[in-house]
Amino acid sequence: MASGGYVTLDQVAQHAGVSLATASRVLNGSTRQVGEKLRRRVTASAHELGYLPNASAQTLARNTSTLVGLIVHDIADPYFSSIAAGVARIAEDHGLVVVLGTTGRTPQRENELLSMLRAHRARAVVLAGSRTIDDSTTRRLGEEIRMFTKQGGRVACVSQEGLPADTVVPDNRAGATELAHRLIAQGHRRFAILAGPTDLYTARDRLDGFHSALHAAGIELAPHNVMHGAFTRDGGYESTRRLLAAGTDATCLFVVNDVMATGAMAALRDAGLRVPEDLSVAGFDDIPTLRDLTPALTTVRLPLEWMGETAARLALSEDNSDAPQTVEVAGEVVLRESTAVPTS
Amino acid sequence: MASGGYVTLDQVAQHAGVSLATASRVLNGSTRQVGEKLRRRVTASAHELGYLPNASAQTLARNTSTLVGLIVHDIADPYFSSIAAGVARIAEDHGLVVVLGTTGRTPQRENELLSMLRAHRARAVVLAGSRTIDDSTTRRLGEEIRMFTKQGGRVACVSQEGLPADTVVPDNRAGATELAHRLIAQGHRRFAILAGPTDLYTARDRLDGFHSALHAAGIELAPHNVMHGAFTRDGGYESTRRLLAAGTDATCLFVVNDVMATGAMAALRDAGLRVPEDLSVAGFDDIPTLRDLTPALTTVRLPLEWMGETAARLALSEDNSDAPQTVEVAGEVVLRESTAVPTS
DNA sequence: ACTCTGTAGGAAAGTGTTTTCCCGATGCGG
DNA sequence: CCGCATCGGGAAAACACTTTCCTACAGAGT
Repeated sequence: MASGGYVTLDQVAQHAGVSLATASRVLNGSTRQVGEKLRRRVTASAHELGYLPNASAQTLARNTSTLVGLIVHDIADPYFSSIAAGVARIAEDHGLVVVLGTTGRTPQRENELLSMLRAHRARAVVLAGSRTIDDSTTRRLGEEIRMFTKQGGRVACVSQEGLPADTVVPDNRAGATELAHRLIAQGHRRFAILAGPTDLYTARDRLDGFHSALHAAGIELAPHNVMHGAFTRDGGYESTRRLLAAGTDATCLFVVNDVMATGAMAALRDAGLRVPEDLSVAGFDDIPTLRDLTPALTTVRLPLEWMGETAARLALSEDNSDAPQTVEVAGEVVLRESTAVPTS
Repeated sequence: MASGGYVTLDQVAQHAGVSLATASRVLNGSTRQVGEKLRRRVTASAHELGYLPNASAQTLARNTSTLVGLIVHDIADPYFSSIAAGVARIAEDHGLVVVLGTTGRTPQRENELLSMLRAHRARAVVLAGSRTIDDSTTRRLGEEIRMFTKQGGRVACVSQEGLPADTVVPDNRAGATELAHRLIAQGHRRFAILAGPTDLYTARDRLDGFHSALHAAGIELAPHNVMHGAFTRDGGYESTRRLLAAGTDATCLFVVNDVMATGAMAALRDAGLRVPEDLSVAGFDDIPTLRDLTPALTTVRLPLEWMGETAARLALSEDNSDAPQTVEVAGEVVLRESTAVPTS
């Protein structure tokens, strides 16, 4: 309790009557052995004094920390919190601490957070989100990632290809294509799409996959049946309002993610339309928290928590092959009550 | 790039032709002034070399870090992720980094995480969760908290009273009481309750508040109409199954949190019962993500994100009065479609 | 002119670990 | 019985900063 409430290794060493070096060797038990007697004395003293190593000092001396970063857009979004849960689990298994950074969907903030983590000598970072088509921000982020890896850290991304890092990426295109096939098989011929932001790859890929399946089936998709909007619940609500205001003849509405689809269903309900009787609705992601919506949402299931785990594992693997690995995960179409055979 | 990819303050100082001290003073610009010329030279060199301060070294030298801890049971639970979002926002506003720890509802893990944060010299910690009636774990946690504050950190709790720390606590009892009044006013006389875990104060208080309101209104609550179970979606589902299996004459089911209520509604649906026609259902919390359930859930609204923000603000306030502050937040009853006038 | 004060800059002493040397003792084969 | 490697232990040098203390100097007051 001498200097401000801390007990240092020095004090432990003195209390045990050994040198600083010996105390250090006992209390993190690496490379070298220390005799049974002294070992006992040291552990006893450490326990008695309530010694707790100073993590910063250790990080400084070892030049490697026990921190692993996690960067998401918005932790309250269940998509990200599911991934976060997976990352947290793996980090914990490794005895590491996760540092949570939220960007609020500001690209520049990703860079700031990454350099903050670099300053902390974080061992690894999991970057969840989605790239936009803005090449310059992607390039800057890539640069930041390179600096991070240069300092001995590893980076893994979820759902963002094209960066110099390991990646776990859902096959958005194939998932959307498969979903389209199933909906066509159900009898739908006239579709509308809530396509999310125009500049987000995740949204674009899902749109493209769906669109190309329609095209292959000889189904036209009128431009006025494609609505862009924010990638959030409220974005879905608002996009739906616009779609309805403009008028649509679709029997099925594909929404590029579940969170937006939730807003869409709310908007349809508010507009007095029944799902699926008046309009079928399908989403993407299969967010666990949203599985209890009624009608239950037809969607493409992604193993979000597993994706977080996998990204964390990649980021923490010792594998030093510099070629970035990519793990592609397939989505599984889950037909539920929100889509039905069209009546008209 | 000399030693392993880092550029140190030393290198910046040499490059700028000044002393280490001067470089330090320029690059964190506190207490002392340094002349315009040198200041320019240093910043220029720092920029040119791509200098990034070593956070561990700074923490060590300053004996205070930029870390703030956040301890939750499960980040995938929307209750906690909402709180987390609030904490993250405030931490970010203060230029701090949040360290996320998840306990998986293991009390002991809270202590581990807290001491980990102590080892990192974290500035503050927000502890979200709920105390159980197990006094010994509470006492141990209190002890750990005291050690943390002794080292100059601050701790704020969400929803856990009786700890030596600032607290943001919803008035669970009053909220449940008010909810009961409203449901009674709606015409309900026979209730069932999914009461959650027996040992969790949050669950107990809500049960008690509801129960005492019934009692005051002269309404009996038969023991077989109170089901205990896990504080999760699946716990709600399973509790409901048991309730139905045992048979109930209730017209209204009060579930002590929204996440459980979600499971309850699913179980009722699976059992062919309609909400609210066959049975009204009410929850507690008003989880944002669950507001789009149908029928929309009658519940008691808690400003979760605000609670997280407030806890973070308390934990980061400079106010050094050692008397722990308590901020009590009232819940607001929100009647929605899941409860209706009973027909039988 | 001479002290006095305030200020800009640098040298060096922490900050709490880890780790590299170095040293003495012990065990062992030749 | 003597070198020789090994092994347990300690002194001290990093690690990358912050901060105290000291010095030189410029301007001001008498």
